[in-house]
Amino acid sequence: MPSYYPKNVEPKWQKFWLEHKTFRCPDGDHSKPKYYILDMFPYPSGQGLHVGHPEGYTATDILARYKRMRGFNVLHPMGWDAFGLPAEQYAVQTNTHPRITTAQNVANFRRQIQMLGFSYDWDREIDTTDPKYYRWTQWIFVQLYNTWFDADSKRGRPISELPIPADIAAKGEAAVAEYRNEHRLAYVAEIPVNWCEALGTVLANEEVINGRSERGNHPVIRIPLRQWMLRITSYAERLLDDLNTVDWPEPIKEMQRNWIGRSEGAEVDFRIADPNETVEEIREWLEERKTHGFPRRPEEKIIRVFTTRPDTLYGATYMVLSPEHPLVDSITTADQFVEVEAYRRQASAKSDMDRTELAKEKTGVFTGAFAINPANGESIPIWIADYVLMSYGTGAIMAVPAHDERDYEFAEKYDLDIVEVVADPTDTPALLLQAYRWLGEWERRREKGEVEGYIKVALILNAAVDVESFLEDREEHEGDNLWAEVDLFEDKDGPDMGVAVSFIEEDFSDVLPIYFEQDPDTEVLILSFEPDEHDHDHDDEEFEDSGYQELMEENETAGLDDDDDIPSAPYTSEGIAIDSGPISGLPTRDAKRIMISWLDAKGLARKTVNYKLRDWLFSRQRYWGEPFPILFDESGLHQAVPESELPITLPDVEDFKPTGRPEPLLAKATDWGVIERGGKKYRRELNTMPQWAGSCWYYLRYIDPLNESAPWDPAKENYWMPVDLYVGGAEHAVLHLLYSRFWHKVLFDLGRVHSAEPFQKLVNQGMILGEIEYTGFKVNGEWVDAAKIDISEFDGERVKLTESQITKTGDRFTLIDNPSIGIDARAAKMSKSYGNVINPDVVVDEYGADSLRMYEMFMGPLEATKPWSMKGVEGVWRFLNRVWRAIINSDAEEQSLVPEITSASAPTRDQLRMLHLTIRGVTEDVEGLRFNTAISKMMEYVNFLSRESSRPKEVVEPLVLLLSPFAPHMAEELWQVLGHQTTLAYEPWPTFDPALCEADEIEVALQINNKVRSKIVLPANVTDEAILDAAHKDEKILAATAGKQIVKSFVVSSRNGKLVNFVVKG
RNA sequence: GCCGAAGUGGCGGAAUGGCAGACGCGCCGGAUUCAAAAUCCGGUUGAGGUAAUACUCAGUGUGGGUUCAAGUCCCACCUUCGGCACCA
Repeated sequence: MPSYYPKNVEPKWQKFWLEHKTFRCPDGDHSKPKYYILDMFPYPSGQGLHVGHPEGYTATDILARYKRMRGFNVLHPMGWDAFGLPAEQYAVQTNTHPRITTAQNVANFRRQIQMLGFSYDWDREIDTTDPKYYRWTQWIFVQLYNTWFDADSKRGRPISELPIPADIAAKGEAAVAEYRNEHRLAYVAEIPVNWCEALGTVLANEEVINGRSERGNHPVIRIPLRQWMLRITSYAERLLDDLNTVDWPEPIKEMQRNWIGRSEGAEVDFRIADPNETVEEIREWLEERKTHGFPRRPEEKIIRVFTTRPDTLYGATYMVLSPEHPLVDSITTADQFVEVEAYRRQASAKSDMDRTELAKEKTGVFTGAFAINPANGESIPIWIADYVLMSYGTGAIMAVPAHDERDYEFAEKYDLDIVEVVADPTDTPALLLQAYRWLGEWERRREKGEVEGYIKVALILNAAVDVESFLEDREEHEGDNLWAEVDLFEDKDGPDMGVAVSFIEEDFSDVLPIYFEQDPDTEVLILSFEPDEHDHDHDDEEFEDSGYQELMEENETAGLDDDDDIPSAPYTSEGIAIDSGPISGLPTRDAKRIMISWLDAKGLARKTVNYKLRDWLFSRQRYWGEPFPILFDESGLHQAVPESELPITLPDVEDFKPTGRPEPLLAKATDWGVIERGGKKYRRELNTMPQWAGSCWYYLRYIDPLNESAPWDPAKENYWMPVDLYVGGAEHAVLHLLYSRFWHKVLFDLGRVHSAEPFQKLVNQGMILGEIEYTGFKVNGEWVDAAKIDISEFDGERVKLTESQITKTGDRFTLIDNPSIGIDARAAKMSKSYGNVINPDVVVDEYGADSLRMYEMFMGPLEATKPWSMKGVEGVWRFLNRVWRAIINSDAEEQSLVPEITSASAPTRDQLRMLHLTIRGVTEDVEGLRFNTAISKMMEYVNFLSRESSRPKEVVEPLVLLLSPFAPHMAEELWQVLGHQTTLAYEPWPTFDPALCEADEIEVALQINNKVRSKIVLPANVTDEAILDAAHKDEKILAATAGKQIVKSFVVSSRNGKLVNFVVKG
């Protein structure tokens, strides 16, 4: 076989590798450095491999092969994430056991993957549906079940170490068990699920579209069901913090951070106003709070809210409770009862989807009750609305319509008060803000008793400040007590304008310097100060001394809502607090802090951290998943089955049709579901685990896949972990990666693994799109310009066009014979329905696995999204042919080398230089995962070699080694023909000599004002002075600079060469 | 709406702040061939210019800025793609 024919070469080597176990990963030998390189294992679907799979697999395979040649022990395994919905849906339709479908699909995937020549250690293949595997998935669940999170040490600890409070212990066994259950990382809760009556089954979120089932379009409602939950929220902080310790793409980290959604803020308690309460009672409560501080759980009649903007508390003009909030019942007044109940019913009937759909218009109902704003003592109405979610924060908010989009919208609709308490610093002249800061600071100092009295200050307006707008602002604040004492004056000697503000003061000397650091446009002058008995109406002492009712009355007259200036849109950014008592004048950041400590001192608020992350709903009402190793006794109390009984294997059932009731499919296995032990009856947990379970820890099982006595051997874990490189699609950026990190951390706390993070480096491969398609649009047989229609809505005729029918006109594509008709050019996601899916089998059949591998790497950067091109595959196929022909004699009958390859003649200096440049380039690119440029460097080298009439083995064999990770079949074949008896998989990777990379002469570009005007060739070792000297003498430079002045000159050395730039004037 | 990524020839894409367009595809021309495929050689950003070589100017989504020098750094904006969904 003289010419390159992959079908002869590839199966031969695949068989060789399998038979010789070439890639078996050494287990006992821990003397060499290790490299654990992991692919996200696939779900073996019925469709078989997609060209997206081999992209990541090829990348990791190249690196695995490269690392082996660099002397590493490489762990590079593959397995199957084989539990899941599609196999079960197929079972429902055909009554084929998912085990059978799964086995078929796995066999097909394995065949396809092996046909691509990946160097996996097939002795480590795992399958999440294998009881020998899921035995340990169940085992890990038991570990989670038997662990509680100790908030003090911030780590998981055995449940046996959970301290039991005396009052619980006193209540007896059952109470203690319940207390423990409340603290386990795996716990039971009632959680709403998507129940579809018509299909008789519970649906996953992705099976529900617009509140109806994906299949059949039946209505779906939310009903509560008993579910297993995992307490991932306890680990939120560590999951967030430890992102800083791993080498992952920043966008992925960012997505995880957003998902965890840490927000700092405060919990603030609002007291529900009760007209029957006396001032004395309220005083007592305030006193109580002041002494004992903010309680862990609020008392009755207290609404606790979470806010990220405690600085806007003065602007909280109403409250909103989630419709599910437990306090709604008790606070709703008789005349609002009917309306509130109706709203709650309506809200609960809606699925999340529906809520979101209808969310365009905010709705809500007044409860009839009022609460007291703890900052200003104002009485504000309490509403319920479904835009407030019970699952986030405390299920209640203080609404600040002036500074929150949703609150604003709601307030507008229901005509609630809007009070501005944050000023936009870009809208207000700097000077005004300056004054506010002054006032705020002064207030605080005065409050602390550090200063007394009033001061009068002057703020000098620089001429650059817009005086007009400043005056306007001043006008607006005329009624504001802070500005009551402002006087304007003009500086006699200049254009400066001044403002005088009266303040309270006694000794200002220690305050002053702070402010000189500020905006250079403004200056602060002290004009005078006068101890004064000014009637200042900012007195929060008054708030504490009076009861709420008194305050309420006061506010009716002196209230804050006398400001009719309602903004047209909420200002949601940070700014400067205004009209906010002790925090007035402070920038948001400080305002938050001061507000919290102010209220904290009164026991009315506390700084808290909230996470968007919710506990992980861990049970499914499906068949094809891991059974829970849990038993319920007759009283309904749960316990884990003993480790010795694992695995709890999946029972066979008669059929896979839904139960018709919202209960798990395993209820059909009636014999299996009930067991007897010691004369007592137990029920098994009938839910199964979600697909995430098996994939949460598979990387650990690869380390020791056959171990029957433990999930893995600690010594092996210690050697191999963590994973050095993990490659997979970005679709797993959040969930899979977050869930495995969570499990890993629990295992870490329990001392089962030694690293806090499982995946040291993560790389996301990009998506591969279908071929680019050009589409023209016709209405009634007439072409229409693509720019004039909405392509996604277009329902006329779509015409697929070939490249010969189109041209580029300006910056868009048009018909070649009518440039006014724009057409659409895009690459679409591969999808079966769109019919643009590329099947790897077909590509391998036509071009071979090496070409497929090479093309996928040559397409572009690994992380990028890029369109497929069959022509591109052909391009790399032609390259492989060139390599072949450069080495193997295509004219000969027998396989033999081309006559150009000799061991007789020595390589030329030029050949060596090209070789070493190539080795350097390819090595660096492989290390940096830049496979596309690595390939182009090999192409350049092959183009060079092909032209050489003599090709000494010394410059050919390294090429074969460089190529081998990319096109391993061909490389092995060439290696053999070159006279080697063994596989090249463990040959040392070629090294380069930097000295040989250097050329004797270099070309120096000569620039004048950054334009290349000439080029000169100089010896490689030339000095900068000599270069400059030669440049000055260059004819073209002399001509171009004649009569002009060279102002400056630069000599630059870069990796690409050297250049000179003359800056010339005149 | 929010978050993230990306905009460079006809296409995929290269370019530690230093000669934009490497490498590949496509196209054009040539060689080889009875012919075709394959292969090999040359050309291929645009505009001007020349018999031709030369040469000149413009050019990395748009507008500003920093710098001797910007595809690359900074600011604002536009477009496309991906993800999220009332998160207080």
